[in-house]
Amino acid sequence: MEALAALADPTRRQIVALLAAGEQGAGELAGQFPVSRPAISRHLRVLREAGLVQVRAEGQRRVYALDPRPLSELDAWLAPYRRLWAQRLDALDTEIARGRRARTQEDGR
Amino acid sequence: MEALAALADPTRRQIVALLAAGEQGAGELAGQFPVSRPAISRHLRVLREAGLVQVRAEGQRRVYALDPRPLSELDAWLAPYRRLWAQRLDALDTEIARGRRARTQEDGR
DNA sequence: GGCTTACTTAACTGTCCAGTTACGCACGTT
DNA sequence: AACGTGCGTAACTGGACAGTTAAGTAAGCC
Repeated sequence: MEALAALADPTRRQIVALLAAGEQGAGELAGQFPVSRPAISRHLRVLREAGLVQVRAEGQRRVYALDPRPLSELDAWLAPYRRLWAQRLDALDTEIARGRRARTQEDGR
Repeated sequence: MEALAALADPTRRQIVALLAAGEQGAGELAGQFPVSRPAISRHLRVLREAGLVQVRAEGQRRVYALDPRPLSELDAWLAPYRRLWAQRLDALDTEIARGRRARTQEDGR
């Protein structure tokens, strides 16, 4: 779940979204953000360390590609909670207000 | 997507997991962690501000309950990426190595 | 070899955040 | 009214982190 920390930053989420549309070079990516290139470089490093991104050297370019596996982990983490909103979405408020117990679910930390 | 930042902390994820099994008082929660009660109080505040948790005063107790809506938002954010790992999970490495384009997806930031 | 291009790393700064102890407040009990 | 209990908030500290500019490394070109 290290991916969660990586995805907590909006810039990094945007990078992920961009890379979902296809791989890109580092400078190419940096050009689409209002921050400096080193800043993007560091973001890419965080994403890399979280396993969300893979680099490939192509000449002097560094081409970044999305690796969806941590996202799938996140999906798996989220899965057990899914039943909580799957049904009766609009009945939630009243249910919470009434304080009914759910009695399910364990960690997954 | 403010929930992502809230869930980036392991302690808070654990609190969420505990509350998924049923609501609990603040002190009750704090007792299950190695940190001080004020620390948990602050975590609960972050979760509250992220909408992940609801409080209800019951006498002098503060009973916390999970609100799954931000989790469902997170699920929705994750949804467009799902097709990336849905099929050919083992073919991913080679696909990334080959550098094939995906050509889909926008932000969601 | 010497220069440009494409990125990363280093060093520094400001801000945010989790943890602590000390204090404050409201409810309940006697 | 006085006191204990259950929490929250305040004030402070240490560490992590995003941003900057400046320096370093590696590939391509002349």
